Amino acid sequence: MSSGGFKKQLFEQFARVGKAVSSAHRLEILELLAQSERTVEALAQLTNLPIANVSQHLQYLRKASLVSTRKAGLYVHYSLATPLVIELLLSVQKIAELQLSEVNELVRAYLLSKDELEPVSRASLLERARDGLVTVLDVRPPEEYAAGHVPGAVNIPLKELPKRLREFKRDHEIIAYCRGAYCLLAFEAVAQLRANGFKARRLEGGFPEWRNAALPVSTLE
Amino acid sequence: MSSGGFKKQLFEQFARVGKAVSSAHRLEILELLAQSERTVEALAQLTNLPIANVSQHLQYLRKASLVSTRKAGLYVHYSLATPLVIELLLSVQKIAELQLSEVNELVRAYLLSKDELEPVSRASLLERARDGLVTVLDVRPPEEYAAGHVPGAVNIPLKELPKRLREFKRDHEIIAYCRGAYCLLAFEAVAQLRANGFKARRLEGGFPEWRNAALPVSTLE
DNA sequence: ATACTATTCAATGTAGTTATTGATTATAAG
DNA sequence: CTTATAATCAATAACTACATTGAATAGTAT
Repeated sequence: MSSGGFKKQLFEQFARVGKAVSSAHRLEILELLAQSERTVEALAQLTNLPIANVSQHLQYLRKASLVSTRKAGLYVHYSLATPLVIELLLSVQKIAELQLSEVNELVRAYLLSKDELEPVSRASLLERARDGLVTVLDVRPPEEYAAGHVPGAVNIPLKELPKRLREFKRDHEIIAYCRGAYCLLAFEAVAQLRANGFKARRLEGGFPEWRNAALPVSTLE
Repeated sequence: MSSGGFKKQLFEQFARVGKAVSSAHRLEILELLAQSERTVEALAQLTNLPIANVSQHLQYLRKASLVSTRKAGLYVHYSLATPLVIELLLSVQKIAELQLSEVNELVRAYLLSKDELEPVSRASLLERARDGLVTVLDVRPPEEYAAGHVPGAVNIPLKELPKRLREFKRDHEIIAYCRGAYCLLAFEAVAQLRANGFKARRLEGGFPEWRNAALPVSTLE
């Protein structure tokens, strides 16, 4: 087979992308970047990692072309190079979710540790939204919301949540969702809302799962 | 944030899946398993790797739950644990393809080294298939063919190609496709067909790209 | 039992990756 | 020009993964 060397080089290039998602810290960084553009310093704070270390990981990701940079003044803003990276992350998470029993145990343990955090099923959300009894909250970045969201959902990215608590009705239960079953944004949002005295729960799964279930989807424009 | 430890463990699980696709050899093994179930020995031969080494990689993949085993007599047959793995591989390849200029250079260099191997565009395939002038060849495993294929395509997995050459009409050009732009099955098929005196070329991209372009798809049952 | 074969296991040296530290570069402001 | 700050680079030590080798296990056939 004459394609031997070609094949080898090709797989080595693929492996470069694979290596990018082979470290827990890099995955956490990618997850944060999937939420919004961020500076090195911000990422270091959010991950509790030394700045130099984060910078090093970002170089690694940039070499594999998963992230790109924009320099503004002193700050270097990193963001995902392409939405395909979100696809890749979801793919990794779906396999982990489906296959690794440990993940399910982890999630169960986490959920049980916080009472009343069992997710709301898609069917019951639909039913209760029809009656106007709940507020549906989409905590993803605006671009993703614009590309498709649960009809009637309000979009408040996690970052802005603390400032915008007054927008919620006290008598409504708030049901939050984000990018997938293991996208931690919704977990956080629910925790914050509950800390502020609201009734809040997560939706079962996230938007990709909602779309997959062939349920109605709204877009902007 | 109380979810610190939970988060860390979760990302470590995800990284396990990431690590599985972070080595060129493992990616090659996964690619072969995506074609069909195979024994350790067969994989060692196809990859030109020592058996013990392949076995070790397979253990690694099994721990990350990307592959599963079936023991029959002396042989252990490995296969993909879930079709999600194919999604993951395609995701990795799409990012590599889109982002890493080296991949494009590699492919171009490879293609130019074999004359007339420029791929056939989807549009021109549709046109020529309508006139009945070409044979469309799907070289993927039967399960994937059954789940969806280009209308009118015949399914001959690469393995069986040598035995079934007489099924092709000599006066037709044969257009082969497989799982994606970098799925090497179609490259191989075209090379084999040309070596046997047929006119053969690859389709641009593979089946996922075809489906994505909203072109007609047939299924079995 | 014995021989045989496919696979896995265990041990080793090598290579690559990770986190850490401190020095360096690049930009902005006084 | 000096100072302060964000980010990167360079060097190191600890760790982890990799390929290789030879031994061990498990199943089959005689």
